[in-house]
Amino acid sequence: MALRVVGALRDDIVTMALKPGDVISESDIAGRYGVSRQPVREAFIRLAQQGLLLIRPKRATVVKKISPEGVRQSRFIRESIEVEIIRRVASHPGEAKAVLGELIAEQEAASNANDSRRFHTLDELFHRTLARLAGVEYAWQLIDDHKMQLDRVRYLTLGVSSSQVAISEHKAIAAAVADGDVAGAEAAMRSHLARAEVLLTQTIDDHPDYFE
Amino acid sequence: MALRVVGALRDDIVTMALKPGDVISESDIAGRYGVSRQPVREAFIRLAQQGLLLIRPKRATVVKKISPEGVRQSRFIRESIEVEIIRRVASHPGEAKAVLGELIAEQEAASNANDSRRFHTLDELFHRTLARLAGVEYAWQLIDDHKMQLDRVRYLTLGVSSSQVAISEHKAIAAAVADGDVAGAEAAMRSHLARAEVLLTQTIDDHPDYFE
DNA sequence: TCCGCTAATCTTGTATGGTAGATGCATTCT
DNA sequence: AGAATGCATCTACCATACAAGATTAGCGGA
Repeated sequence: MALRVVGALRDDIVTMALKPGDVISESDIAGRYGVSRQPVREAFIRLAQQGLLLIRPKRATVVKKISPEGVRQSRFIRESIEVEIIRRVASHPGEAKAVLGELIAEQEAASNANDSRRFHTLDELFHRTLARLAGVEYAWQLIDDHKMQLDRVRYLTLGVSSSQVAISEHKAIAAAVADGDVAGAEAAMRSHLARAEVLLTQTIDDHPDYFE
Repeated sequence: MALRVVGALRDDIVTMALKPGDVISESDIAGRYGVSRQPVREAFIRLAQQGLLLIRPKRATVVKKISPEGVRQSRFIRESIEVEIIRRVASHPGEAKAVLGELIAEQEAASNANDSRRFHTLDELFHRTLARLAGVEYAWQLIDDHKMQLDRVRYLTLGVSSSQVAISEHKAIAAAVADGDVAGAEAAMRSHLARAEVLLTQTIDDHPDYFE
């Protein structure tokens, strides 16, 4: 039961159904889901450790506001790891060319069909596949945890998804990998990830009350 | 109270007072610390999320065995981030030379005094300082979480600490940073971190029952 | 002797009652 | 009227009791 509450709350937070700054008491959520306070409390602890909630003892529990500095450093972590991944893959391409090419084709299909949700899934799969090809799929789970912060930002900018740009960048990455061009692949990956920077500053301007 | 239990248990696990595979029920720990089961339970949840415990519902809670694959990928994560850090620092040395030099001097003092515990602290401080100089101190917290797995291995190999080797490697890193030699600093950092690899394989041979 | 079933006894999970602390409002005193 | 103080009412925290599943020991039968 506790795990169900965790999942439900995490979804609500990432999709902005629960907005940064909202206060959610144990009793409140417990009543809403028809369970006791105990499972809710444990769910709060898990989510607090993931950086989504802020438990203020004897005071209240609030949905953590997005920390621009935290997002910046999450990007740093992600870029560090993904750069290292792309180096490894480019050094030993192996089956990379075929696998990546197929994924990009699916992305183009989703983009042409204007299915932004599926494109988002495929985009994530593209990066996770690179991790798998590098033999460090577990490391992606780490990125995934920290990506939740970025996902909250991304959700605020839905619709402006310039999927065409992303696809062309994916192509550049895949091409460099196929050629075994390590430096080129690294550069392509860096510029691909750098695009999120402008999204952040723009989002802060649009929703200043969601940030601290 | 719960936080105190978390700290105590984490120390016991990292220092191998609680060995991988040991079963520790909530009631057991609760009685040992003179508290109720509830705070202990919450401590278990936190430690399980950090990968130190494995909660098997309705069965038992055990100290997680060390996963060689997990250690390997933790090393990958650490190397990825620390390489990126050292690049940034080497690109903009600033006050790095003075600060690092002072730290290394303290390390030599600790090494000459055979104070391995203090050396360990200074070694960790060296790397955290690099993160601070790169402006990503928060990222170090992430490494710190994953470093617990490595620390368990390290604790098994205490005494063999070749602190002299570590110091010379630190010097090589600091020298490259002071010269603004980005590639050299990266190479020095990689070889410094690579030393842990042999420790792992050796430790697995010495204590096979601690690993999965 | 060996196999199988049952029941006692572990474990974690959940529900509920009570406690201490923090906040905000209302009342009271200056 | 303004400010300070006391109180009602929130909150998360802890302790206890109960529930449900899993393991194991012991007993009985073949």
